[in-house]
Amino acid sequence: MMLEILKPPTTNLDELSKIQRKIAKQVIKEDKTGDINTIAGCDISFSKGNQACAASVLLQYPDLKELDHWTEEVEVDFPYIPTYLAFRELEPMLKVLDDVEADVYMIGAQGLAHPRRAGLASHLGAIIDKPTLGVAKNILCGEAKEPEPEKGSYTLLKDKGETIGAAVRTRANVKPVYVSIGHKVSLEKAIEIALKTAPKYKLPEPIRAAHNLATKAMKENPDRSLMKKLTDFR
DNA sequence: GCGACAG
DNA sequence: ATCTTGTCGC
Repeated sequence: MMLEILKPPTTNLDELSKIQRKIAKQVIKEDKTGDINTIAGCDISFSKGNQACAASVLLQYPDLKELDHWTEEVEVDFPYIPTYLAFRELEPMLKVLDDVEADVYMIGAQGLAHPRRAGLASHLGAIIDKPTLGVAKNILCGEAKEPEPEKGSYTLLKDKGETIGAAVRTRANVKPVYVSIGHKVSLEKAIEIALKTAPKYKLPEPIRAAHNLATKAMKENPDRSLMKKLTDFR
C-alpha cells in the first residue's frame, strides 16, 4: 500500500492541513463493501502524559461474536489539536490493525464530518485503502437536528449545505452518535452498520469492545514504556 | 474579532 | 481523552 504520510513531517498546521486536503481527494464515498462477514473496531486509551494503549478487535458480523483482538503499548508525542487528531492517533492505530483482515473497519472518530473532510476515519481508510466508517460521540463541525427518540431514527449532519454525516439514535432516549463515511462505505451503509452493531448500548460494539480492551490493557500495565526504555538501554 | 472544537 | 458515587429516569 502507498503510505501517505504516517508521521507528521512537520508541526506546521498549514502544512498538515494541506495533507488533509490531499487525503480528502483520495477518499471514495461510493460503497465498495460486498458481503460483510467481519468487522473490526479500533480505539486508543490514554493515561497520564504520553502513555497510551491502542487496541483493535475483530468481530463476526452481524452476530458480533469476538474472533480476535490485539493491543499495543505506545507513547504518543503529537498533542491533541482539534481537527488534527489523525496526526496523533493514526500511527498507534495502524500498529494494531496491521494483522487485522476485516470486511469493514469502524473508527471512534469522524470520517468526512471534518472541516477539510479528512477526519481520522477517512485518513486511516485512505491509507490502508479499506472500507471504513467513523462513529463519534460528539460533533466536530456541522449541524444536525435532534433525531426522534426511537432507536433507528436519524437526521443528516450538514455543513455549509453539504451532507457530511448523520446523527444516529443507536439507543432509545439516549444521545445519538455521529456517523460518517470513512472510505469506500456509503453513508447509508455506515448508518446501517452502526445500528446493527449496537444491539444493547449506545456505542456500537466494535469501538465499545476496543475501548474496553485498551483501557483494561492500560491499567494492567501502568507505565511499561519507561521500563521498556531501561531494558532497551542495556 | 470571538467562540467552537473528534479524542 | 481522563478523574469518579450516587442517582434520576425509562
